[in-house]
Amino acid sequence: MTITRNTVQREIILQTVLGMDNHPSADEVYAKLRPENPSISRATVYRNLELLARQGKILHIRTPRGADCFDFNINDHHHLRCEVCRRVFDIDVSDIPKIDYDKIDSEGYLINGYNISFYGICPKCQENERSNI
Amino acid sequence: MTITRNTVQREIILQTVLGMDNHPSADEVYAKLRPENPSISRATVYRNLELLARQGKILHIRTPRGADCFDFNINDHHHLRCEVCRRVFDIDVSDIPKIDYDKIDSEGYLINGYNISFYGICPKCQENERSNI
DNA sequence: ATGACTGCAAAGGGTTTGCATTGAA
DNA sequence: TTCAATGCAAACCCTTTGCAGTCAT
Repeated sequence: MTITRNTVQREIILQTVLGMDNHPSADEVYAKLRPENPSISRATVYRNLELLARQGKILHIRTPRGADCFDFNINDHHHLRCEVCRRVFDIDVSDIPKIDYDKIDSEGYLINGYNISFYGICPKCQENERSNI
Repeated sequence: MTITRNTVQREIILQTVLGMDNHPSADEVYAKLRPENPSISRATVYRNLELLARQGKILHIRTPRGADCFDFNINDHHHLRCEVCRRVFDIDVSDIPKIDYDKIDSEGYLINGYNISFYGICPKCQENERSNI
């Protein structure tokens, strides 16, 4: 691991994510801490979220379509992006077989890992669709 | 399905994708057809690739990090995005269990589908890494 | 004193959109 | 005749980067 220094900004960003339970995007983290910390820049938020994820302190969730999100829950679990509100949620899909293709070699391709991401509609947006039509 | 009209642009875009075997991004399709068809606009390429994918004539591949790609091979298969050159490749990872969570309901979440995308390093980039160090 | 880190603003990549016009049906 | 589709440019979202200055070590 490269040398890092402890900055107040980094700690504030970490604590902000730990206090949010809704898979915030970098911009949502920025918006959340901005009122009390107006001098922290958006670039610093992006840079530190990435660094904290590399350190394993938070989870960096990347899914197609929509901003990357971050999660205080670093345990292995699955996510769904709502196709209506574009937000990310934990979903409980038990017995998803764990694919053991980590670091294997497939016809010359070095596979370092994989992402599974679900898409669908969250409960709130389903409800809105029912009442708005 | 909504009403569509057959335009020459759409046919050119379709034929261009069918003639490319390298999972082109929308911009790569645009670049490919531009020399012979300089009047077709980038917006038209984006709009038609999406429409053709909705019609099931091509495959729209969405992975985290990097542009969406399109594929003439509409059979169900898996993709890997090279972390070095950012390109998308077919990979042969047999016996990936098919997850049967299509259209099921999990704690109020309507699951419409899922993406699995692998990441790693393609053969050419592995070779470059070996020789460049 | 060193260089990791910051804030700022600008640029970047990928994609979508508003609008007037065109052309397939 | 109609309205789906086009071309254009501008806007959009998300993210990264260059740079000069700052601050943890």
